Amino acid sequence: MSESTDNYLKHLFALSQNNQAGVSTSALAQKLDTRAASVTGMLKKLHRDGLVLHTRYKGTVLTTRGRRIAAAIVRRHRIWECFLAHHLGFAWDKVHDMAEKLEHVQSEELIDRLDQLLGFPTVDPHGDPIPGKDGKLPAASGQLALSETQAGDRVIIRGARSESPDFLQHLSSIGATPGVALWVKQVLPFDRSVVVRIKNKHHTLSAIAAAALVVSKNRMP
Amino acid sequence: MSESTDNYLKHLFALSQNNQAGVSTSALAQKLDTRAASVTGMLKKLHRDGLVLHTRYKGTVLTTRGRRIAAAIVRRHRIWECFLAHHLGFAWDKVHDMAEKLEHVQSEELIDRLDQLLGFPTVDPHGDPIPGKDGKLPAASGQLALSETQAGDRVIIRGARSESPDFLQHLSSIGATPGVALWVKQVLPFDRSVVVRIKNKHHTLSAIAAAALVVSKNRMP
DNA sequence: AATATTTATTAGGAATGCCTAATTTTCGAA
DNA sequence: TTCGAAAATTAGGCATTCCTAATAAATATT
Repeated sequence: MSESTDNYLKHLFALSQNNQAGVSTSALAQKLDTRAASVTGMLKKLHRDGLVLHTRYKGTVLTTRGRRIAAAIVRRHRIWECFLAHHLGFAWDKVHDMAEKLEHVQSEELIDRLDQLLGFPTVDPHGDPIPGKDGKLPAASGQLALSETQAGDRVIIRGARSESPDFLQHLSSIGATPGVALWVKQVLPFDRSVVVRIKNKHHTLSAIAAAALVVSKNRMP
Repeated sequence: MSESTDNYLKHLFALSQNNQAGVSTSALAQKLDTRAASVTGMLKKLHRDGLVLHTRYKGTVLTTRGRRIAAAIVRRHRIWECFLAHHLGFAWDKVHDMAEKLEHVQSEELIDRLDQLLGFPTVDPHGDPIPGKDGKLPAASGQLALSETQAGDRVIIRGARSESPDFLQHLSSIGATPGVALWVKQVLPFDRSVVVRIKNKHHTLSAIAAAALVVSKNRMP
């Protein structure tokens, strides 16, 4: 397992949180800061090795084994972030890059002891949940519905508590897709509609829509 | 700078401590667990990059720049070993392999903060000295003459305080070469001769010889 | 000194993981 | 539904870093 493989799995894991469907080659290429052609090549290898299921021109999903490994990487990353912030006093915006390197050190016992030293944290310094040893994410504590936010909040869209194509399509049309930042400008008192700003444009979401839009106040790993 | 380069420099640094002359390709290959042919190739690259001086069929020495980088790697390695042992409670024989990975994480600030957290240690859990930020090794505190040891000690041969070919050749003939382990079985009271065991064979060294044989109670990085 | 042995080097090749350019597939819009 | 743009893939290369086999240089032995 190379560091490259680690990074592919890690980003696939993150992108899978939002996309229920397979992850697109270009989305992955963007996250990894490589070219789509390189990604295609690597996905073939990961498929061959049983870490992902990749269908030509369709998309990629992690296998159970791939997801287990990815979760372990994210766990390492976030535990290291905790250590860097809590024990070495680094600012939260500095810890990511260092954890990016440290996460590749493979030693279960090392992470377990760090975990213990830190008092078994469940979220990293950004508030993102730390996967357990079993690979399960603790109930995403950072996530909440848009309807639970207040004017002035700046949140990241995580997903939607609805499968309705109409709803999802509407969200899409206003640019409200997972990963996108959103500012809560106003919550109208009379019907609890929420006025938000997405990429410099304002939109109004009904209370019903706001209740179905899942956001978080944190950024992803 | 790749991890491979790091490892070449680190081992060249360690081998240079004993060998005043250049390091041989085969010695380096053995330490790195690769083939001599691969080492030759890499040495060419390191030479091209100004990190070593390599003379065909003769040997290799680090340049000032190469030595500075190597010292930084050893510093990282040993500071991580301290952390693993003191803060995470790992046994001294477990820390090496983990530090082997952690040493490649390049962040001066990370190491400095760890150094501070540890109280600026000068030796690692094996007693080996930690290079300072300037790349200088503190006076190798772990080293002593064989004549200063006691029956029962288990030490590693580090070198000899003599250039006498006869002496060095004799040491060589009994297998007493740098890096080799040696057990002190007895110190004869009447003439202070030292009876040692090397690789299951017993040998007796005169007090004069024992005073010239430098050993340490630690092992190298 | 001539030969045998050890040590080091060159030659040629494989796996990773990235790139650009060209091609194929998919999908949305006219 | 056909056409053009976007997305994905293949083809062909390049740099690392390792390998084995063959050769060359240095050292040891007789």
